[in-house]
Amino acid sequence: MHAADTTTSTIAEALTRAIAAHRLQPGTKLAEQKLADHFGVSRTLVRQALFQLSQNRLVRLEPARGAFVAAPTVSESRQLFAVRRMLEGEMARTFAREATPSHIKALREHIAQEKAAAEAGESARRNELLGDFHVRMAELLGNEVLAQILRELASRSSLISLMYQREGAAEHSSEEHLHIVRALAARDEDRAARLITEHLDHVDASLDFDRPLLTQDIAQALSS
Amino acid sequence: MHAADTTTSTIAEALTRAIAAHRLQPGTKLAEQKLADHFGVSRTLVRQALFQLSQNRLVRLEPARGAFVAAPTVSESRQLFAVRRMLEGEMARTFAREATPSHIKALREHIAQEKAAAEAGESARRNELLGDFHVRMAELLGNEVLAQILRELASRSSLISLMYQREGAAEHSSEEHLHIVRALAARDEDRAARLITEHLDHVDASLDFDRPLLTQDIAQALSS
DNA sequence: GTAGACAACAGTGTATACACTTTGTGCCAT
DNA sequence: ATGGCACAAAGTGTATACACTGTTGTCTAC
Repeated sequence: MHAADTTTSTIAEALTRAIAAHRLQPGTKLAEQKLADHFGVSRTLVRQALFQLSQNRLVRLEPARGAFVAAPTVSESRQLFAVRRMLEGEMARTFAREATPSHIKALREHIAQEKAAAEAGESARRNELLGDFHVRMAELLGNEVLAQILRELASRSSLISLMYQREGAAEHSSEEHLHIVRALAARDEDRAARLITEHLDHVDASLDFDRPLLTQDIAQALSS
Repeated sequence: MHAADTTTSTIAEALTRAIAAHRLQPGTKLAEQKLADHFGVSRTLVRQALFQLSQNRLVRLEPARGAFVAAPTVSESRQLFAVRRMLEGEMARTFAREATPSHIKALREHIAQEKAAAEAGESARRNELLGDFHVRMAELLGNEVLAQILRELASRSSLISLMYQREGAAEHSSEEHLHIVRALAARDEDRAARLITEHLDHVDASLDFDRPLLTQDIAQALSS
C-alpha cells in the first residue's frame, strides 16, 4: 500500500471492501500497528478507521483487547433483514410512483453489470453489485439519508452471507432484481413491494443458521 | 464536569443530549481544546466523540476548520422524514401484529411520562421523550437494529425541529401517540400505520422551511 | 505432572508534541 | 481611505511517547 494521501476514510473504505468482498473473515483480529504499517500511517488514523467501522457494526471493539471483524449473531441477522424488508418494501412503492424512464434504465444497466461480473466469475465483485442494487434505488430516488442507511445495511448483510449463506445460494438474485425492475417500470406498486420483500425473504431463507462454520467465537465453536 | 471516568461515549452522549435538548444551536463551533478542558480530558477523547457525532450527522466536521453543530438542510429534513414514514409505518404494522398487553402498557406509561414532563414545563425533557416514543416501539419489538436506526433519526429530527419548527407546533404529539397506541391495542394494522404516518406528516408539516432563523450558514443568512 | 505465581511481552488507551492550515490583525502602498 | 500583503495567533491533523491491561511462557511448589 503506502499510498500518498491515505486518510482515515481511505483506510475505512479499504477495510469495508475487504470485509464486504469476504477477504477478511469474521473474528479476524485487526491489530492497529500491523494495519498502520500496511497503510504507512500512524496508529492514530487506523484507530479512527476502526472506530468508524465499529459504528457500522462491521468491526467489534473489545476494550483493551482490540478490534475484530464482526461476527453477526443469528438474532442480529434476522433483525437486520426485518428492517430491510420494512424499508425496501416502502422504497419500492415510492420508486414505482416516482420513477422516470432514465431511472429504470439505470437499474437495468446495473443488473447488466451484475450479470457480467457473474459470468466473468468475479464473485466478490458480483456480491458487491448485488448489494449495491438496493442502494442504487435509494440514490436514484435522490434520498441520500435512505441511501446511507441502506449502504450500512448492505455491508452488514454481506458479512452475514459470508457467515451463514450456503454455497450457490442467492444464485437467482440478478434474476429477481430484473423482475423487480419490470414491476417498477409497470408502475405496479404492490407487485414491486411484494417482489422485493420476497427477494429479501429468499436471501434470508438461504441462510443456514445451524452451521456457523466460520465462527471465531470459542464458546460457540466448542459447543458443537 | 471533570468527572472521574469520562470516556469517549460519555462525552458523545453529553454532547448528543445537549444538542437534542436544544442547548447547543446549529452552527455552534465545538472547539476541541475547550471541550477537553471542560471534560477534564485530552483532545484525543474529544476528537473521537466529535467524530462519532459526525457519523450520526449531529456534527459537521470541516477539514482543518473544526467541528460545528450540524445544520440540516431543508432537503435533508424532507428526506429524513420520508425515511421515518417508510420505516415507522411498517414498524407499526409489525407492532400491531406482535404486541403483547405488556408492550401496550409500556407505551401507555411512556406517554404518561411525556404528559408529565409537558405539564411540568420541562420542554427539553418532553422533546426527548417525544422522540423516544418511536425508539421505544422498536425496543419493545426486540429489534435492536431498528432501534439503533430510529435513535439516530430521532436525534437528527430533534435538530431539525430546533431549526425549523414553529413555536408551539407538535403540541398534540402526545395526543397522537395515544391514538396510535389505541390502534395498536386494537391490533388494527392499517389504522396504526396510517396514524403514525400522519403523525410524522404533522411534524413535517409543522416545519417552517421558509424561516431558518437560527441558521449559522453565512451564505444562506445573507441570501435573504 | 499439574497448578499457581510471576515475569516478559505484546497491544491498547490516553496524553502530549509538533507540523500545518486557517484566521485575524496591523502595516504599507496606492 | 481602501486594498493587499505579511506576520502572529489559534486551532486542527498526525505522529509519537508512555502508562496500563491483557496474554503467554516459564519456573517453582506441591
